[in-house]
Amino acid sequence: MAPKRSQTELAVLGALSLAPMSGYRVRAEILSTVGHFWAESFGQIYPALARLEAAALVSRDDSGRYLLTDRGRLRLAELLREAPESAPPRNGVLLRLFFGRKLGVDGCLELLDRMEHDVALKMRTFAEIRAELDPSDPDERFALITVSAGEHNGRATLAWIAESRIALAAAPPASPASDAGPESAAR
Amino acid sequence: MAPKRSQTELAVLGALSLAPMSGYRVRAEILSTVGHFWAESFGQIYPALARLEAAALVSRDDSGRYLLTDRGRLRLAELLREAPESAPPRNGVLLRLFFGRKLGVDGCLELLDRMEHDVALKMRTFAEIRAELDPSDPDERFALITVSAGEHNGRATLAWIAESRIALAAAPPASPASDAGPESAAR
DNA sequence: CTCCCCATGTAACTGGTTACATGATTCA
DNA sequence: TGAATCATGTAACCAGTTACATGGGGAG
Repeated sequence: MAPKRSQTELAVLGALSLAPMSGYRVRAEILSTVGHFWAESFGQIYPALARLEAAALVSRDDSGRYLLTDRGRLRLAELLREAPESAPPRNGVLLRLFFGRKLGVDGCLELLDRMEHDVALKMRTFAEIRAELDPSDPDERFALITVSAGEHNGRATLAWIAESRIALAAAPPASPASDAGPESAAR
Repeated sequence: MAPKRSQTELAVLGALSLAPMSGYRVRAEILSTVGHFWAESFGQIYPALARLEAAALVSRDDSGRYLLTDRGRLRLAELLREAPESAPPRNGVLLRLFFGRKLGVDGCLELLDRMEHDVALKMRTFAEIRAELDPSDPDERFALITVSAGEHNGRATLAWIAESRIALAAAPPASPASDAGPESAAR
């Protein structure tokens, strides 16, 4: 029912609710604040701004920056109350691990190594963001909650990786990757 | 470089590596095994099968079921070794929480309630799946690892929800949703 | 003067979902 | 014999990324 489009508009209206800014800045703002869990590209943002302006949800000040109108603020509140739709999941790492028999234990371990590295990086940026946020500022309290989501998730992923390494090491009673196909000899 | 298309083909080839089956069954198989972290629709699967057959990666047996050719098995091993690309994140709940100031604490709490409910459901299905898997079967070991990923994630999410409820309850020194807009009086 | 960042936009392409059309088989 | 499930496909639509084209403004 609710078109996905409204999700992009939600992000744009939300960004503009923080301050008036150019389309370029909207994208930068989205990247630097909700970027960890929400992505938008120029190809989405500019058309969205055009639609929003046509619908009088945003307008432009004398220096060209976009800002919310009263209708825009209403619309933002409305969109925030709509049920969040989550994108259909597509986790390439899990997909590969599921077929780990064909990939081989070594391949699985490599996947976990890469993932651990990526998560560790993310955790560091979370720590930086957290350090810059002021927990007593009522606005930033909400930002802190989203950072915390990332941290919980990251810690869980790291724990799962450690556990999975052990499970994989215990695995190879069967001949490893015995049906990986004819190329297994060439490897 | 690697077109996303290959990700769908990976899923289809992977399903067929378990057993020969019809396109309809491929979809059912994907749903019931990797469905928690990977989605495919008919509109993707049938064209993919047609392409794969044209490329001689799959063929059909006398009863019409698709099965992997040797080339198909090779291609599967190749795709499994390719770097997994993860879809750009789009978490509607976190997006809304980030703008929680405009949504109001009550709205945030509702989001958390719904999410908790959803996660609890998922955790139950994970438990069921785990109960049906045999940890000594080398094939199902890999399935177990993916289930475990879901469980770790779910537990982390539940912990984060509990923590966030407390953070939200401690929040309202400022007048709640003071700039939610003109409708705040009507609410 | 040149390079880099700010800024706005568009076109082409890909990926993906949804809904529809169609018919066979199974089973109560 | 009717309902449910299995099965195959297609058309329309939507969403989203990427790459390109274009130009202003400031810093070195």
